[in-house]
Amino acid sequence: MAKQYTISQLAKAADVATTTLRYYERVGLIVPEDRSRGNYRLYTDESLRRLRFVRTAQATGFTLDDIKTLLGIESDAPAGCNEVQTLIETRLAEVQQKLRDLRQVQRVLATSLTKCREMRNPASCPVIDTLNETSP
Amino acid sequence: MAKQYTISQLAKAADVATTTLRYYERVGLIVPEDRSRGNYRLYTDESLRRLRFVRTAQATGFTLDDIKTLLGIESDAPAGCNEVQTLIETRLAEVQQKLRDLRQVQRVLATSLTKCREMRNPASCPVIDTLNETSP
DNA sequence: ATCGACGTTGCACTTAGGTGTAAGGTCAAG
DNA sequence: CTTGACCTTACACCTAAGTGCAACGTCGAT
Repeated sequence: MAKQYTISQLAKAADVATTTLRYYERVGLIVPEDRSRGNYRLYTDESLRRLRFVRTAQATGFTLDDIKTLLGIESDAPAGCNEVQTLIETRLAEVQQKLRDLRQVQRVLATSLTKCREMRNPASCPVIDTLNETSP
Repeated sequence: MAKQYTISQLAKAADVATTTLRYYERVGLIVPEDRSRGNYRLYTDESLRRLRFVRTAQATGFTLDDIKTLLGIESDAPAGCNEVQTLIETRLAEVQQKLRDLRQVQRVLATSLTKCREMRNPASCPVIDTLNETSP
């Protein structure tokens, strides 16, 4: 038990570049638990779990700074549940706004594309018009 | 007719910063049609139309480089309709992928939030678990 | 003629999340 | 004991879309 990982082993286990791991250490996100005699970084499974969490949270759109808060790093309180909840609420609202925006964008693009395909003479694309017709 | 705009007039007309307009000129996106005696940039309505197009296209998620292609700048062909169509198709596919991703993210966040709210003792947030349960 | 608002240039800096490089140290196998 | 794979550090650089600043020129009104 208490398996140890060198940087490249951990990198492989989570499908991340070693340079990224050094970067995460620089910004204080994942600091190796130990160092070997030869000053090699040594990580444990705890780091692996944190790392997976980081990647998932990142895929969910959280910034590394958000994730630091989620992980309770640099937070005065150990893991302030309220703070976490606020972060999620904020992020959820952002995601929902983004979804609305993208649906609108999707409509505009689809319309442009339809017009573009109807138009079989290649002089004067109707694209610019379609984009311009859509008032911000 | 043939109204002229100084940089700040154009900026105001399209609700853009003057610095942004100088930047757009630097990257070859919108170059003023003329200069005054005192070397002031002078734009026409054509620039205003281009500028509005740029902002709309940008809001649609195109990069400034894409927009240069859309506008036929730095393109060998004058306005390659095929190229434009390809660009739109690509962007539409990206948008649709992004929509799928965000819907998934929305589900995860909503689930986290529900659990977070059910949990009325503030020790041990279930957030990390929820995020971790979601395999990529 | 001088004031203030506006314009010009060039150059450096910003954010986020890394990537690249040089110069060197460590480790296991043959 | 050397070779090759791996590791270390510090530092610079990358993208995108701008922003900020210094130092200086211009314009219209008073």
